[in-house]
Amino acid sequence: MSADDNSETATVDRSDRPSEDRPKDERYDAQRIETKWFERWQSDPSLYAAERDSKKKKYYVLEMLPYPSGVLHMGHVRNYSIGDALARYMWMNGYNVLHPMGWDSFGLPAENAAIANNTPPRQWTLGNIANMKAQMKRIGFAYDWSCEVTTCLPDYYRWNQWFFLKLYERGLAYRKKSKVNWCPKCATVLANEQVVNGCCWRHEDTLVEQRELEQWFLRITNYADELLRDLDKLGGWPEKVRTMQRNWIGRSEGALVDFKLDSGDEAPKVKISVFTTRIDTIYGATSIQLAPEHPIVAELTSSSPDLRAKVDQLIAEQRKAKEKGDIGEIEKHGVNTGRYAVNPFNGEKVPIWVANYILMDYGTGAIMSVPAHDERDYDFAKKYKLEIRLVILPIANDPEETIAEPPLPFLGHDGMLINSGPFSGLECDAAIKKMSEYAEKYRFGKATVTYRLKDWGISRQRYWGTPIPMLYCEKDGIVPVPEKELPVILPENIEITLAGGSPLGRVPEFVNATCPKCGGPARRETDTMDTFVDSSWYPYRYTDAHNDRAPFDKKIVDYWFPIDQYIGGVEHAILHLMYMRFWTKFMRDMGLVANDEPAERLFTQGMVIKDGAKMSKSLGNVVSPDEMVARYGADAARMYSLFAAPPDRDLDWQDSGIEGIQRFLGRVYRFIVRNAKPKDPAWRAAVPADLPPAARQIQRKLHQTIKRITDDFQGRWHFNTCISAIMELVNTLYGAEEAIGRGIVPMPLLADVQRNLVLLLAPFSPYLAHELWEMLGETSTLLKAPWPKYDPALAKEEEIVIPVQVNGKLRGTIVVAADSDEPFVIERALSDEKVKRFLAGKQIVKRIYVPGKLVNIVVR
RNA sequence: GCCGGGAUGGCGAAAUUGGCAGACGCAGCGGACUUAAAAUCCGCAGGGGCCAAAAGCCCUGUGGGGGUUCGAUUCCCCCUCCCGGCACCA
Repeated sequence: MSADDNSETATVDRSDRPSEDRPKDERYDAQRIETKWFERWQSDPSLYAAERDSKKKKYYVLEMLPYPSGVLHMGHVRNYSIGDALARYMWMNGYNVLHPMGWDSFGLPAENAAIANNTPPRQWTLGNIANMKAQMKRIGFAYDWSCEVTTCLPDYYRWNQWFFLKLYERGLAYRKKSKVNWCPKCATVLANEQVVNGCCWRHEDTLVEQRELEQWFLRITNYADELLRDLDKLGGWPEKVRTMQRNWIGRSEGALVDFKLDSGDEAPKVKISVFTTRIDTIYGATSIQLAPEHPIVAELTSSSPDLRAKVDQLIAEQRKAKEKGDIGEIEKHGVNTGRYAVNPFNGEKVPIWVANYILMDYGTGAIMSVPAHDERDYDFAKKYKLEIRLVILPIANDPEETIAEPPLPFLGHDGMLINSGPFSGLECDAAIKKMSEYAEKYRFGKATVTYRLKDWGISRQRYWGTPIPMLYCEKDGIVPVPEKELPVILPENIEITLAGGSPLGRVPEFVNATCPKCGGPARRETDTMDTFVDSSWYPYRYTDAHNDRAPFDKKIVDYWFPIDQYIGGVEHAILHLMYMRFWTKFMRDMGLVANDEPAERLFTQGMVIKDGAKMSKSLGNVVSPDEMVARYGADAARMYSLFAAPPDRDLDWQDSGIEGIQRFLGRVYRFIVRNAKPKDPAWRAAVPADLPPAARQIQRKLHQTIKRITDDFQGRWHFNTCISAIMELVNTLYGAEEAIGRGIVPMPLLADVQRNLVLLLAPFSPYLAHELWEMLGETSTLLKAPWPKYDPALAKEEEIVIPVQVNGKLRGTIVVAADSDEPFVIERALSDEKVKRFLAGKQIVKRIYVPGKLVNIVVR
């Protein structure tokens, strides 16, 4: 859409139009309208600014900030159209709205682009931001740009560093060895995404290796219990997200039990700690299974190269399965070490195996194998012909029917212990309690809780990220960078190449530093932070984006938080949202914020699909928002993205669909062009109470529409049906045009319905709504014009009330819609009981069944 | 594999509480307007059958199989396929 296009169409219009008969142009010209309002809005940067020190009720609506990949895609348009509609609705309801936008601008793609185009990551990133920001403005999203946040700039990331120091001070940041993907040809670390079928994405013939590196971790597991518990507070979050988070945290109660390594005559010293959720089955343990990477395995295999080789094979199998993501489906393999461990409950020696299905990063990396009562142990025992010993008998409802030989494995808790020494005869849950206490008393175990959740590894061996503010001094070891020296600036204009190692490691001015403790030479940490750190606290920064003394001011944050509505893709349901929740809790414990949770309500929208597949360059099915805006207008593009599917579902993009929306906007435009008569003396008069049927019908439809849309904004957010409802209203108006032409519809009602129609349209189609608002002679700002009020009396259908008799007795009244079938007496049709049920429980029953006939009724 | 979600006309979808399945829109067909086309306006339309056609009527239909119910797209059980997440894409 260039200026040339606009002037051209305008010229055609002028020559086309007999100016006498049709003083107004009836053609809906989206480009003309949108250019006009775009320019007006541009000239007032404070238009969408949140008020400071406002007496109004606050409303913080936030969409997940985008990664500046280059251009907006339709997923963005959809996400921001949802948020924008809500923000505009809240403005119209008199709230002080905070509606910010920013850029999650650190990350891998900038480095890949740097390698591909030889462009510095900063330049590439900032260029993309400028481009995408211009696109957002053109679409007309109502953001308060005065609090824009760009995470790759030092005024933001210095606070990442500050938070890291605070985490470190509190023991919540620590170093440990952890594995990374390593491509020997690139001589660099690869992201999971860069590993394809176990090989490097740049070198398809090169197997990716696993290397152990010292890395920084954040103790999110310290908050595991609270993160789990507080999910119950998040009533405004989708149930599915809460379920996923609950499962991700994966709390399980169980017990740790130490099996001593049997090492011949000497008193055994080495202990193998196993985690089990079923200590009650321990008398059925017939082997110990270790993860192949369990530290003790090295010792057990030290004397046998043959055994070592077999274990290495298991490691390889496990890694391959993990990469493929089907670790649960792995074909179970194991190897007997020939050594034994002692079951502390009965002193029995059980063989120690190493198995490829045991994971080092869950529990203790060691399990006791109870084939009779665990599915995986059962499969494994069958395969390797290990003993299967029954120690739980199911308890049947009828004691006579107790099954002596249940089908194996028997997994239920509804059982009774047998062959379990002094614990025989106990029921499972009682036994779990007793046996845990017993283990604790004799100091070989205890009841414990484990989580599936792992600590958060934030080290990235990459350039384009926040430098971790740590120093390594030969004398003083690990030394944090003093707070006053922040930010540790990421050096710019450095060469990003494929050649090995971390790019920062090759910048001596960066690496070489001075130890703040001893003043001697120190080496700077060259790893950068996971970009999820950036996005874990950005909503707080929006509220006080230019603060250079603190990440934000507590008073300001306390006013705006929690976020009233957070909106983003369902793909972030676990990681990002978990990290953000963790960060909030950590900041609360620091006294920086008052809220326990970041967001009151969450909405997860579905993906935008084209031709049944995710939009991607390789499939060539990418729809460009710019092209849509140029062809159909921004209003049509955003409205279609809301109309084509309910926002929480995936959306299948069809170009022809957007044409329909454009047509609809034209219908609205033309109706108002023809019927706006603000100069008419009756235009602003009160709507008469007594209306002819044709007018009454319009009024009823209007109020029904207001109700539907208002209700949806309150909860369900099915904007697709909201837009359908507006279409129905417009169809009703077109159907009544003859009556309007004959003056049957009084002018005050005609004015009222047009004003309300424009107000209803404002959240979805702001450009057109503003144009029409002006056309209706309104001088107030549409952005903050009051949202239409629903009048139930005016929405009500005409009804006939009739008594309900059942078996001759009056049971209540039914109200039948006047336009439905004739009234119906239920007497002979339904049983007394049925009618009673209908009348008792529910207020409204739309239809009830009677043999051979369905009637519409409303029970009062 | 595990966790979460989904499947309804030719297509996107609707049915808010278990009550007339397919609102609204796209594509299609027919009509009006036009010299014509575009645009616009009006109408028809799940599938099948009875019928030359229409009106009307009948059968059938919400991924597949089973169940609960007077009644199921909706609730329960089992299955198939598709999508998201699985901790270094963001």
